[in-house]
Parts: sequence; structure tokens; C-alpha cells
Amino acid sequence: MQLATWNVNSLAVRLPQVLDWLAAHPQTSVLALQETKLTDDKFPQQAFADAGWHTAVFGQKTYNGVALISRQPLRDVVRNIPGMDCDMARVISATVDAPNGQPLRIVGAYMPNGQAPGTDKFAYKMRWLTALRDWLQGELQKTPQLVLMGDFNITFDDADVWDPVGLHETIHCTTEERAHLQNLVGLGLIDSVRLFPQPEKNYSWWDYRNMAFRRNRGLRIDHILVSAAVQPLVHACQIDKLPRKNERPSDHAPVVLTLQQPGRA
DNA sequence: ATGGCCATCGCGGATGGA
Repeated sequence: MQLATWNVNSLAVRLPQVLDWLAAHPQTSVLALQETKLTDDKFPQQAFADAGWHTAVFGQKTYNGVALISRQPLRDVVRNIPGMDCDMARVISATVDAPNGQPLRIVGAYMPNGQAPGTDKFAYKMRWLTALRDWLQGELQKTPQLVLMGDFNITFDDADVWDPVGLHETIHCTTEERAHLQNLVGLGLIDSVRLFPQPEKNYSWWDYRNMAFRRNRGLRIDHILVSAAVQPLVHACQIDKLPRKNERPSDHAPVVLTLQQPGRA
């Protein structure tokens, strides 16, 4: 089974690309979408249902919006971070069955951008990340097999940055943001991309400007983190750059995780 | 090069993204 995350930067624009991608990746079990930018009544649920997919959605007008697209029915769907006062649609979680038959909690998240260090939006991003960590701590107690995937808007370190000198301590690259990311690692969550050899300069987002994709001037800010209980099932994880070459692409590429029961081909 | 792009809302140009 495969799990994937993709910030589509408007599902209204990218729906055909998402359906094409799903058709080309039939092993997909759950795809987490971010920045759908659609209220739930406008979500193209029928288009996914016609292609054999279950959906769980949490959207709003114009901004944000997250969804889970799943082959299996999605159980115990929860929207946002319970208990956090947040008027934005940024988190959706649900449970499916893992290849070992145990429940697997999937958390799809769109972390705040944060604009720039020192701004109100940056302070909000820090508060939001603290609330996420506190909530996930309890979630991991309830369901040890947990995957947190989405657009984190944070790089782990300079290996995730095309120009670490020019972008030193700028948004997505600050020490403070990276400390929050390490707090999630401290819960036992593992960056699954780094479990495997990867191409040099392995990014998930490229600016639309300056021919950044062609020059591979990007950042790795979309991540799939797996709990320790999931790690034995992890078989591969890679960034799929192909959709970034589409006509009218999202600025983000999907990240894909392959889970397998150990010992199975 | 002090920037270049894209989506939304809505019909011009501001706002947000990253």
C-alpha cells in the first residue's frame, strides 16, 4: 500500500491532474491533499467516488482546505486540532487498516506558512506547531501506528534548501521552525524520505518564478513522518517530480510512501 | 536586478503563498 501527500494549490484547477495521478498510481491507499481552497459543498466528491475513492474533506473558501482520498473507508474522521482555537481548515485525520491488519491513523496537515520571522503570522505558526505536537502525543498513545503527512512549510536542515546561504534564517529555514519539527521527531516520528538513499538536491516545492523548477531551485517542505510502530512496514519513500512538469502544475510535488508487511514481496 | 509567478475574488489590483 502507498500513502501520499500533495499540496495541489487549488483543487478546482488541479482536479484533472489529481485524477490522472491516482489512475497512474493504483497502489495508492490514501492521498492527503492540501490547499484545496474549496468549501465542502463545492468539493468534487462525486468525481472521486466515480473513480472508486472514498473522501473525507475539511475545506473553506479561498484559502487552506485539506482532504483525504482513500481506497478504504475512512473511520473516525476528525477535523482540525481538537481543543485548539483555529478558524482555518488545516488538519484532517482518519483511521484505515495497515498491511499488518492493525489500525493506522493518518493525519493530513497543512501547516501555516508563517510569512517571515518576527511577524504575527510567524508567532501563530509557532503556537500552531506547539498545539499540533501536544495533540499528537495523545493520538500516538491511542493509535501507535500513525502517519503525519502534508505540507509542513519547514525544512529539516540545509540539505533541504537549494540556497542555504541566501535563505539563511528566512521563512521555512529558521532555527525556531526547525526546533518545532524536531519536537515532532521527539515524539518518535521519523522522516521517511531520509530512511532511503535519495537524489542530491531532493526538493518538493519550487517557486513558480525564475524558472525555479527547471533550475531545481527548491525546498523540501512536504514530508511524511511515521511513528516507530510504522517504521518496520516502510519499504520506500520518494518525491514524485513528474506532476511538476504538467501544464499548469501545482508548485508542490507529491511525496509517496510505500508500506509493506515485512517478508512479503 | 529593488523582481520575475500563480490563485482568488471579481473585473482592478490587493492579498497570500513560499
